[in-house]
Amino acid sequence: MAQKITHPRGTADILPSEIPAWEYLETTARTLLKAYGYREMRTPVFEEVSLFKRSLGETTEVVNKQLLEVLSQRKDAGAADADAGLALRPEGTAPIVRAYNEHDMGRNDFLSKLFYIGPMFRGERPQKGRLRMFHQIGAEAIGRGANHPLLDAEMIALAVNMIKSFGIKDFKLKINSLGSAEDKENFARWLRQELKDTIGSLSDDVKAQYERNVFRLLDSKDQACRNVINSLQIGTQHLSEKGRVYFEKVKEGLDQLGVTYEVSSHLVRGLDYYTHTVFEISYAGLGAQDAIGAGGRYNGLIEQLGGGDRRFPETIGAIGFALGMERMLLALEAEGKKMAVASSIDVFVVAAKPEYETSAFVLVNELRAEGVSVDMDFGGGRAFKKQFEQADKLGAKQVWILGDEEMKNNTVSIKNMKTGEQTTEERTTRSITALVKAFNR
RNA sequence: GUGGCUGUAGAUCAGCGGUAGAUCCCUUGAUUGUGGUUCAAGUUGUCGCGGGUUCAAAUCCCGUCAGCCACCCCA
Repeated sequence: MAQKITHPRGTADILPSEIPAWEYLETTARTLLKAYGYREMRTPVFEEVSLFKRSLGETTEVVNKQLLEVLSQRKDAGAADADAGLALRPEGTAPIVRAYNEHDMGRNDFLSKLFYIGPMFRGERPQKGRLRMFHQIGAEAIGRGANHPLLDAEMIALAVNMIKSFGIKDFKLKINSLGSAEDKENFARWLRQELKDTIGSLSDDVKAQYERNVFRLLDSKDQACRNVINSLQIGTQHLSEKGRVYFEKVKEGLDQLGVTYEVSSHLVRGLDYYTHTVFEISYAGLGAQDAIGAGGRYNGLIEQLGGGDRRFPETIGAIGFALGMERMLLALEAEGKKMAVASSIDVFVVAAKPEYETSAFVLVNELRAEGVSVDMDFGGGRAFKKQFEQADKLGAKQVWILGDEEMKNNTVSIKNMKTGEQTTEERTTRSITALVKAFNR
């Protein structure tokens, strides 16, 4: 036998038995998103590398090390630009903003409420809840009408309600505000200044973070670093008056909606584009990868990617979040929710003799025309018993039998697989329609 | 990218120097027009891959690939 080829590292086959759980997540999410006024959008799974560099930040690990590049020969074609080339999307926000700008969606819509469901790709080392190809459900609200703090509250509530509607209970919501782009810059400068003297005594990892992205130090797992950070007594002092008022309004909105949250001044997000409100929903018990959803405001990104209203570029606001679908499933599993419902068919048609197969074949298709899910054995005249086993394996609710008597009298025997009852009915178009009607009741 | 642990039938795992095992699944039969239960019999396999040590390796050693866990990163 030839060598078996296996799936690429960090990917997973989603087998038929697992599909019901995925469908459940998707349909539940779609229903809820619709209730909040969101419309689905689908963008390519790969984009220009420069899109991610400009949006996520040149120094973030996601862009630096985890981008999976495709069609890199574009570079060899003589492009001088080092960013030329395509990469599989590592997240969904940048492509949505790119498309929003490209189609000038802000021209027609005061507020664009968009959502996506699909695969994302990051070249990370696989671990529990961390794959190289994973799936996210994300929502983005973009436009001149996306600047209201109550929209932040609504977005957070949507994320929370979605997780609840999946049936996940034991999660925790943390929120924080990074302030405007300017506040954020001042805060970073202040942080670097404060840590300047102590950073030398800390670990190499911490030093690297200090250089790359100081904010990461706020939620560092390094104990020595935590001690230093805690001693700084970080609150909301880095926010401007405007930023503080905005954050208060967001919290008020959440209070009004009855959403419970914890304000954590140490909460930061890894991607550069976030400003103002940021939030994270975690589920204890998933191990190190416990964030099941996260998001925040990214007001500057639209303009940064060349979009926005030229007259009032700063008036375009944006906020969004993404939920990790595999992590949702892990959380559901941790809560003991089993969703591996074996899919079953309604009817299985059994032909007692090979010469009745064609009649069975016709009957199967007549039933399908009536909207019944039905199948038959294509084993080429396998034993009667085998066909019944097949029917049982497929979870058929009824078995329709074509045997000598039935063929002679143009009838069909119908066995209810649950009760074992069996009746013989006429086999005409009219009676079949009636039988299907009775079945559906 | 770094470190630790683990790779044995389709699945879950035992065996840990002497030539491959359990349970479930699967196949056949008891029942030649009746499944799910029961009983009987049977097949599970380059012991992840490559190399080394040894009379002898699934077992010990090295490398490699993959999985898991943590760091890192993040959904």
